[in-house]
Amino acid sequence: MKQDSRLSATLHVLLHMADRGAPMTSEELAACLGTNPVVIRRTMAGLRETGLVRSEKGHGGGWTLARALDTITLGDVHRALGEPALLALGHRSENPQCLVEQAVNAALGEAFVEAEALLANRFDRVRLSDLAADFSRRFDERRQIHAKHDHTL
Amino acid sequence: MKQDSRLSATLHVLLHMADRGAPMTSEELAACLGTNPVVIRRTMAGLRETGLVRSEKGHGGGWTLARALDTITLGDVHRALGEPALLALGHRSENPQCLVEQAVNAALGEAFVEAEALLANRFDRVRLSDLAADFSRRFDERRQIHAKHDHTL
DNA sequence: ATTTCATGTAACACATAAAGTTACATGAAA
DNA sequence: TTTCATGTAACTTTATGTGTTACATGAAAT
Repeated sequence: MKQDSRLSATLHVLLHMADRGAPMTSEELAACLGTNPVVIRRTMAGLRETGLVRSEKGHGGGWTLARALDTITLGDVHRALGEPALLALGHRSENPQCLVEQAVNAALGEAFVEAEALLANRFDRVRLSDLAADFSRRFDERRQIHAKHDHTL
Repeated sequence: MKQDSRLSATLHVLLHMADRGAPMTSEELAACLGTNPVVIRRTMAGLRETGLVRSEKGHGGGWTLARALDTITLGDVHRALGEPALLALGHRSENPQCLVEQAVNAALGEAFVEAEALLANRFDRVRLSDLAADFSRRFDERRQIHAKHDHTL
């Protein structure tokens, strides 16, 4: 099953935006991910509608965070992306007539619901500020090893 | 994300085989799922290699369970299918240089590992006999409602 | 005003993987 | 030797994330 990396990519982009503090263009953000600017605009569209980010056209324009890092959870971002499916496994058919399939759905469904709840729960508990803090920790760690430093990534 | 329903389909098929007690052809099994016989053979190939089922050619041939229902777990079936990915979400890249992406991977990865462990754990705990018992319960329940009965599904 | 820069969006092409289909070889029983 | 069933390759179909091109819209700089 091919995996959906939009959540991962979007978190990456949001942290870069926070780190910058000034508007970043789709082109700059695309460079962070090694992808195309249109992919950025397309993905960010949902976040803009949800009020997580703002976009400005023209000179000095680009993307900025609309809320503080500690008020945005991974769950917020996931929902803003349209709540893509968390699990790669699914039922062969919902509401089957066949009793065998009903039993299969019941057994698998229980596991699916639990796993989805676990993920949703975690996503709602982790905030972007937590990721930023982890980034800072890694940054300081690296700076201790090398003598040089460059907060631009 | 398109979901993988092979585990669901295979469990369905295995329970029908157990219910029958005699070899079932790919065509019969395909009819249970409303699909093509070749899809059945292709999917069951992994189970045969793992020793969960046997297949016989020619007259009176078909597919039979090679082990008792209470010795086969959902995990066994999942592994026999080649351990398809459980989660639809993934990292944008493994082992990234970018510290931001490392922080993202760390946060998401923790959630991913937990969810996968939960599913794997459940799969290893649930046996086909559990599903068969649930099927029987549903069957009896339906028989109480309707007066008629037909154990062929 | 005009140019430049940036987003907004449509309309494609591309990649991957599950699922479905056709065709035919292999082998076992009638 | 005919019939039935699996074994398997090769192809098509479908769905979806991803990438690309093209162009309209609008805001700031000149």
